[in-house]
Amino acid sequence: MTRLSGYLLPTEKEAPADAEALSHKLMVRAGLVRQLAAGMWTYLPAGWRVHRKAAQIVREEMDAIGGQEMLMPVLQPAELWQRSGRYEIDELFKLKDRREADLVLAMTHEEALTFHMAREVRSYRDLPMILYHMQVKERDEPRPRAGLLRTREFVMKDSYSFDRDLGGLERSYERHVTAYDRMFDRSGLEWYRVEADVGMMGGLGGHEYMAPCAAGEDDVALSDTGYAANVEVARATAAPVEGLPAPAAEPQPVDTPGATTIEGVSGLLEVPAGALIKALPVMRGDGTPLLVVVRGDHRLNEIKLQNALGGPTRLATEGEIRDVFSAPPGYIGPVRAEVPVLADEALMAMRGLIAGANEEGRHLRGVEPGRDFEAEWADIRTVEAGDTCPGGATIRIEPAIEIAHIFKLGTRYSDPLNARFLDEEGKERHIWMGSYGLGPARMAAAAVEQFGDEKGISWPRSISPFDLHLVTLGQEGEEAREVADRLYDELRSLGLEVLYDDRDAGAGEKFADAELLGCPLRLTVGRRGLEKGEIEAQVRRGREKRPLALEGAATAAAELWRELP
RNA sequence: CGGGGCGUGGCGCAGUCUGGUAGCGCACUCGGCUGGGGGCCGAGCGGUCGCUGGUUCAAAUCCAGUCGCCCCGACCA
Repeated sequence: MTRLSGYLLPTEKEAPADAEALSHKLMVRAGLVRQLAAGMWTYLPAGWRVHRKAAQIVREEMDAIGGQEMLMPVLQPAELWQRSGRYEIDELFKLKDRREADLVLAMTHEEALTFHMAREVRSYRDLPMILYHMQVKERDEPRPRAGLLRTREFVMKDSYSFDRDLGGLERSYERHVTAYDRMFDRSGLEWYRVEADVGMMGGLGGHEYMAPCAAGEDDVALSDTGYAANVEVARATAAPVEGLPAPAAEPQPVDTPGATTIEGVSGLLEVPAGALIKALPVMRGDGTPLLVVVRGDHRLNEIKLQNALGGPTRLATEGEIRDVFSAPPGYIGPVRAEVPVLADEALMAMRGLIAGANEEGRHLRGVEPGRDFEAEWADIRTVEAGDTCPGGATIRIEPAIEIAHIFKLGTRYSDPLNARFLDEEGKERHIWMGSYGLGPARMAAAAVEQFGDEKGISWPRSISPFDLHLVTLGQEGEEAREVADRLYDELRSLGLEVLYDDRDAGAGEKFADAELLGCPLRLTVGRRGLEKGEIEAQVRRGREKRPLALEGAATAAAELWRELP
């Protein structure tokens, strides 16, 4: 029984003053969610229905690849995390119990499940295995934001695969790709599977599932040949620089007083920014200096740099630039540099470039990488719109929400937590693991972002809080009320989930609330239609209205509903 | 962590500069009208002005501290 007169659906005319993202505004306005504190959100009944529907799709597809659902605690002993090496992560909530024992609130469940599998798996005969749960995750985010898009507590479906070797892991991974592709197809979202950074912890590869939308926190590089990668790792051929100066037989000094930035130098010398060499002095983790150079119009990609070097770097301080790099800040360059040089591949084979001369107020023209300085080469820049993808098509960049992340862990956790088994030869081996996360709340928020309009939300059928929104404009005792009551029962007996707006409210208010909540199909029963023997159907997406004959209206509505996205 | 902004009934805001009876719209309650796009009339309920301390005869307003929330950036196994 879902009659709006007795249902907690507190809609608001105005969005919270501090909301920016569309999904934040609309989910609050539609009465789906309410904020408790920064990054902490309550799901009201209709909002929780959406979450449950998304979760159910995920559950069905996980079960379809042989996943076994279970449940693990959020509250965990610190010791497990100390053993895995993740105890020092800033985002990890740490606390003590009354006996002063150290505990944590889990941000994912690799430690817990690996702990169990280390005890339960003895033999290769116990493998492979896929286990999953849907459980709250806790993360002390530096900055929660945008409603449900980045919260400190959220439900995640996390699954873990356990295999005897890399080949097994690859197979388990592929099964997850299949399941995830199906989940997101079923969800009605627009989505991409993209190559993702595996971070320092992964190492064996991974993918992210991204839902493009304006409020997205990540940028995705896409092309018409199907190339799709997070810009953190995307690779592409740089667009050539137009208007390069002529090459020179050797570097020529040129006075550039006061020009310490790319804009300053390119303006002064009247050359495009791409004709310059941007030099970034960095210090490696072991304290050794490195001069990183990229094309003047390109941006250094710190993740790629970190992956290329196998460790993090930081920008050198002004003092270090003078002392270690022996150059005045603003005039550093790779020619006759006193430190090793790492150059971005986009600079390869370029001629006639301009670089800092390592002297105050002076640059060099006609620089050629390879001829005028030696360097290690690597792909360390961020790709840009207009670059060319490996398939030969033009790259475009779109913002997107990360709705899922899957990757191959290898023995990252089975090693420190001693999850091993005996193979056929009686040899002890580490279990190969994969981990696969997915946020149902982000699926919901992404759907709001992708399909919301000026009137409100427009849910895909599969995750809408209700299938149908039935509005009666009749008062108690009037025909339009009795017909709607009857229709409500008929629709439900056809297996549809119906929200019945039986409130004593004006037509405008009911219509506005229905469009705000965004069920895919709205049915209106009013005197005006009944006089013609009709009720009105409105498809939310597009808001097109059409009459349905009163006779057989429930069946006709059900058929119409089945055709909706 | 760096930068910016905001805390006044449930929501959205004014009042703060220039100290002196806390106000508006929406929502809510009651009565009446209306009944196909947030309708109308009337009468009401509801606020320690985030918190603590200070200045003052007097503080939403001035000062200090503190807490909370939002945005941009950094960060995001």
